[in-house]
Amino acid sequence: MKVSREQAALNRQRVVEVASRLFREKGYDGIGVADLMKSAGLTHGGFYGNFASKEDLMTEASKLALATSLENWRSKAGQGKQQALPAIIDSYLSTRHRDAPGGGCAAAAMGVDIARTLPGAQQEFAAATRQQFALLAGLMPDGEPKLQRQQAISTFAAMVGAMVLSRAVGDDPLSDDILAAVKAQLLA
Amino acid sequence: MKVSREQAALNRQRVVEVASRLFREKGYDGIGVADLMKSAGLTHGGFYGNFASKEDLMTEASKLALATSLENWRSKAGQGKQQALPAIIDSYLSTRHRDAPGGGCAAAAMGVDIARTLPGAQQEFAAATRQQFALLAGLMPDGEPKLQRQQAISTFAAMVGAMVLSRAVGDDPLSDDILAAVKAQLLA
DNA sequence: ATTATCTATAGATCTATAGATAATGC
DNA sequence: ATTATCTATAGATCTATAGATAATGC
Repeated sequence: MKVSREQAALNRQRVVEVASRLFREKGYDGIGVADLMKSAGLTHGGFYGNFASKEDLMTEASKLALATSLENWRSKAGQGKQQALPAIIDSYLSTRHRDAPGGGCAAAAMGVDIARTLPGAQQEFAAATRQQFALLAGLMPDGEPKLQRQQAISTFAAMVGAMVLSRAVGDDPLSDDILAAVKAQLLA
Repeated sequence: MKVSREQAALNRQRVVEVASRLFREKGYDGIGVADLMKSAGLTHGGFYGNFASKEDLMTEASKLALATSLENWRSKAGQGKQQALPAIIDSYLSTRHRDAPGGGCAAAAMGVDIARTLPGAQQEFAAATRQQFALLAGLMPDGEPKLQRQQAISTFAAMVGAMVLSRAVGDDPLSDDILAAVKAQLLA
């Protein structure tokens, strides 16, 4: 019932990955430590050897989700500055993204939970969001850096808001309308 | 320990009002039925005489929050078409609103909870959101109705996203930056 | 007599901890 | 010998219900 040091590190990583998905899908209070550990193939007693608390895991899980998003954007930005912005917007405002919150944007899926006083996660969130703004600003049409940053912030805000709204209306046809309208506006 | 029919109706209404505030502040899973009733000045056993379930209360609470927002916008719109849009945007993207989620926008505070399969609340949310889009569209600079609607949706999405982001970064100075940037962009 | 509200509790679930177990790594 | 994981449980909290109580409204 024990496992190698290496395997233990992999197990820990798997718990963070599973938490990153399930917190996004069900919310911080929507999934318990026991079920999280079970989803990672472990028993829940082993949790507290790896994490100080559930909040501690939330911080690591949101950090992972944020880093993954940023990595995804960086790879799109690397393919050519011209098509990068449309590529990011298209994939973000897709029905595929809307219907798979567990693997999607951390801001849209965990932002509200993080806002409800999880101080560690808030710091990670601020740092990651700064980097996303900087990356987006670099993809904006040439102009004053200050204006580029303003456009980057507004663009990301519109994306996050569109995702929250399109998910909250459920299966109403308005859901697709929201994604299409914001996509059209941002690409205009 | 009993109360008049009239007083009972007021008590019920107060539970919905308190729930509307506390669900926005703490999230659907962040506050229990017993604490909700206590905040309304009642004991928790009385809850199930008035509501079929906690989910049922969530539907009523979000409906109230959405209707209150819409009423607020309508009163601003009635004061003159010219200043209405700036007035709505200014008050929405204020630090006052950011720091008081319990009385603020339902989409920003409860949207993610509603998205996590509360079907009754999703329908209410879709209906209210349609009305908000229609109201905003009417305040857009003249042009094709289709374009006005697109602008209305994008504007509201940017507002909701800005609020979610500015709350999630905690007390980081970035929080004010986000509000200011989106405000400047939308009023440009 | 009806009913709005109360007390009390059932049964489930949650975070966190204690102590046992057994395989790794010195 | 160390330690990663397991079983078991403490103690708190959650939704929901049952039955008592007492004031309203016929």
